[in-house]
Amino acid sequence: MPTTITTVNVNGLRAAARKGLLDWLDTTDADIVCLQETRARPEQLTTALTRHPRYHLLLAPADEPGRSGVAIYTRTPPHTHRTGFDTPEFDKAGRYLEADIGELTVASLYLPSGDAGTPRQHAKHRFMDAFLPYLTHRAHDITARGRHLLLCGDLNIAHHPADLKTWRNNRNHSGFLDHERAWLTRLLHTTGCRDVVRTLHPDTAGPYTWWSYRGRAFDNDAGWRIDYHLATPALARTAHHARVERAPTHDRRWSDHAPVTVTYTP
Amino acid sequence: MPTTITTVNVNGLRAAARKGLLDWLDTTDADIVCLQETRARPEQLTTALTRHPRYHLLLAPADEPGRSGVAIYTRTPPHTHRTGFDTPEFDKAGRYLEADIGELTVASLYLPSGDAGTPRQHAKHRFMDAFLPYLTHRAHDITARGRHLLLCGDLNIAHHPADLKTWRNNRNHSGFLDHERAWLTRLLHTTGCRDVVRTLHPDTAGPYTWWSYRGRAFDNDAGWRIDYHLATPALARTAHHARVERAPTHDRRWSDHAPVTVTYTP
DNA sequence: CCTCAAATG
DNA sequence: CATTAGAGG
Repeated sequence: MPTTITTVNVNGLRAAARKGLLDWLDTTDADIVCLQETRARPEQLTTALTRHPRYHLLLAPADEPGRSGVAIYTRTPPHTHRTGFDTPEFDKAGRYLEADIGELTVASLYLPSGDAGTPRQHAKHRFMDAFLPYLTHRAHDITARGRHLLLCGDLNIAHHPADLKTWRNNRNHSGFLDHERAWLTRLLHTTGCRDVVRTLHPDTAGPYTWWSYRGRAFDNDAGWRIDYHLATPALARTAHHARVERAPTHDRRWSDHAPVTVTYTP
Repeated sequence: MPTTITTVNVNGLRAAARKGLLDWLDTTDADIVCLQETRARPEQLTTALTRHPRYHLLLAPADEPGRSGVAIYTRTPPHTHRTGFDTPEFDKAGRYLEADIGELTVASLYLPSGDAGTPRQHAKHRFMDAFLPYLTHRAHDITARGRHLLLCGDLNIAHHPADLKTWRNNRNHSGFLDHERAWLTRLLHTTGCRDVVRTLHPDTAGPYTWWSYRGRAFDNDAGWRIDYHLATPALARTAHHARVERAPTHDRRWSDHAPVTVTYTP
């Protein structure tokens, strides 16, 4: 039975709900939806979001109010779920949530995005340094048990020149720095995961998943592909269709990111 | 020749402009409009506001960004204008602006509104203590020169029970405290000024000029009369019509306060 | 150009 | 229930 999985950074779950996310959620065929940047505590959410008729909601909010936060909507209730990745500094940062659903462990990740040269960049590096060995171990453990791992989320990194419109302008910008790109290469290498959308679309520019709200970035399709499905190999091989919904609901955007949906048939 | 003068607290000049203040300004017959709570530095205002085709704009912004600020729109360019009232603590607070226009000195005042028991209340008292003798001297000086003084603005004080809907509930609330009401009584006494709208409407409840955005205050007309025209006696005697525009532009509110307009024939 | 929080009203 | 600046993106 095919499983359709979406990842999307909502840039504020409450704002997105006001602008059309709920309409999208009512009509999508996704079995699982990974969300990033929910930016809300559970008690701030309406029941339309927390008690959705079709979906069970898992939340990993940040301790810091109004910041970060990841979540997973799943039609099949999960066996278990875990927040954080055994790194106290980040366990309550609202940046990582894992759920075991059938044969699958699906994770929603929101990687920090501190600009180069700012204080937040150091935390970002610590996050990356701690996350890579965690996921490496996790991927091997999960595959050894005959299960699949799917890491969905906003990595805030475009991997290759094809993953952003104007890569020449962005070699010194956070999101396309050499060391960030190298980290992602290494993550794929040590975990064995595949970049599912790029595998299905090897020769496409993009497909971009984020367009700055500034200027005319969206109209000019000056986007970045920074939202990923990273799957362990056996799962990646079952991916047979991927789509990015530039304007998810009746041509209306409710986030600066677009939902990235892949259908798997494990 | 009659002179029509409006006072209105705009609760953010930029927000009010977005919501309809400019449409109202295009169609009003006011010769002079006193504004309070402009909450903007001059360079943050569009030219639609600063270079209005019918009005000259005088601004007294606060040093603190986004706070207070008073202004005067006048069709006749003023001879001179002054900000503050010779009290260094408040001269750059964006709370007082005077303009000399013909026979008239018109002032736009935004009195502080700190709640009882908060630190801001002390500054409010210092303001009231400094302002009363200033205005007293000013009123006598101006009338001695055969000119008129009109003090327009948001006093954040309802003078008498008829000046708010539910006065019994508000005896301990800032805006209807005994000492605030007594201050206003004393101000009228020492300056000789008249409360023009109350003089024209001695037996009306209100007319209210402010309704909280909270709850259903506007729909229930649970308002306060806290925006005033206070005029020296000779001018007050020429006032022959007063109106409060509950919803100034096509039933659309662009502030929690309403414009208070009086026509004088000095 | 967005989101959200906090201060202020 | 509004406004604003400021942090963060």
